[in-house]
Amino acid sequence: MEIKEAKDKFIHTWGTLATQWGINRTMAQIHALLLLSPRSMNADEIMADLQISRGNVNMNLRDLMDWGLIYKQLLPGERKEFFIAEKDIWKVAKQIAKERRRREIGPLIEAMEDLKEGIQPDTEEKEEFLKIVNEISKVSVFADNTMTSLLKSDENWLLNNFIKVFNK
Amino acid sequence: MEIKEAKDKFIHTWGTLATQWGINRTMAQIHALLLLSPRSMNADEIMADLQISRGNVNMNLRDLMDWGLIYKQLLPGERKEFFIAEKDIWKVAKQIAKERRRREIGPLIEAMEDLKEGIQPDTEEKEEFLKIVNEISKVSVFADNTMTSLLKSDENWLLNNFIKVFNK
DNA sequence: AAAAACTTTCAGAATATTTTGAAAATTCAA
DNA sequence: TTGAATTTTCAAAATATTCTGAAAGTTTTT
Repeated sequence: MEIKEAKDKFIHTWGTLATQWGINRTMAQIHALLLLSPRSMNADEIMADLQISRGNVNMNLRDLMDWGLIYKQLLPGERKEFFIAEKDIWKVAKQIAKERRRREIGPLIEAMEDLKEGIQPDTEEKEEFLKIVNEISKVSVFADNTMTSLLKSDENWLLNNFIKVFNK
Repeated sequence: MEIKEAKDKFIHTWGTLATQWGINRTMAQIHALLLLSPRSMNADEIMADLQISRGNVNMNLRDLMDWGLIYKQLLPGERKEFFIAEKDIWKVAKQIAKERRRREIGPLIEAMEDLKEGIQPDTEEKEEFLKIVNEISKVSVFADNTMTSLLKSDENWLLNNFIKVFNK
């Protein structure tokens, strides 16, 4: 396999896998392209490389910045904006985990709190309902805390090893 | 808020949140309906309750069984198949985490292994490429192991507390 | 201040996903 | 067996998401 081929495969694979986890294909492909690029790239270069429209590039570059996965870079003597990816894969993984925690767990916790507040446990049916809502609430707070803890500890080899030993 | 209203809100919310994490709306709504139902339900009842077609119900019931979130129940004297949800929310969360690990992390690890095998580090460019692929490989194996460990330990209060203390 | 260079927006087009519903397949009772 | 009850399939329709490209907006240079 030649390097060009491998890079293409990487970009393509990253794009396909991303759809599995709720991220859009193009956003992932731009991310992959920038991850592999030794230097920052501008919108025109990305358009040419991935054969996609200017609007599409622009929108997804902004999303990638929102996710904290790429940075804007202003080069001296250049009018165009250049973009460079965070190359530290641990940081990338942490950013993704952080963002997904925020998007996926946060709203769940809020929604369960809302439901709890609206109902009094004055019939058996209501008690049953509240029991389920409370359980979901507990589990999601647990998941949220676990995520937060894992994210706080840097690279976290010690904890990783602890977990392995713990579950022998 | 009345109980009927609260249940509807629960089902609606569950459906909306699900799309955020790559699960389809109807599948989540059927799951929510069964979670709240004190008894098992058949396809016709689900169709009537959620106002959706038979084909849609059938397909999503099968998906929910694949996810291990509901069970088929054959009632004596009934031709129809009835379905009941796993009510233990910890088990539900574990099932979801397990399935997502399998779908989201597994393919990533495989893809990186494939890429590694195809390239020899005989130029600087190739070395750079392999470095990134290797890093992603390491991070995804780490994520996979962490998930597995968390899933193995039942309810895992001890570990949960440990993490909290660890990160003081 | 005008024009050139570049970025952003967004309505409509293209694509992808989900849903329907009727036909085919399966199961079961008689 | 037969046929009625039920489940499954899948092509076409409906819906949702993503993408395009030209127009509008912004920034910088002259």
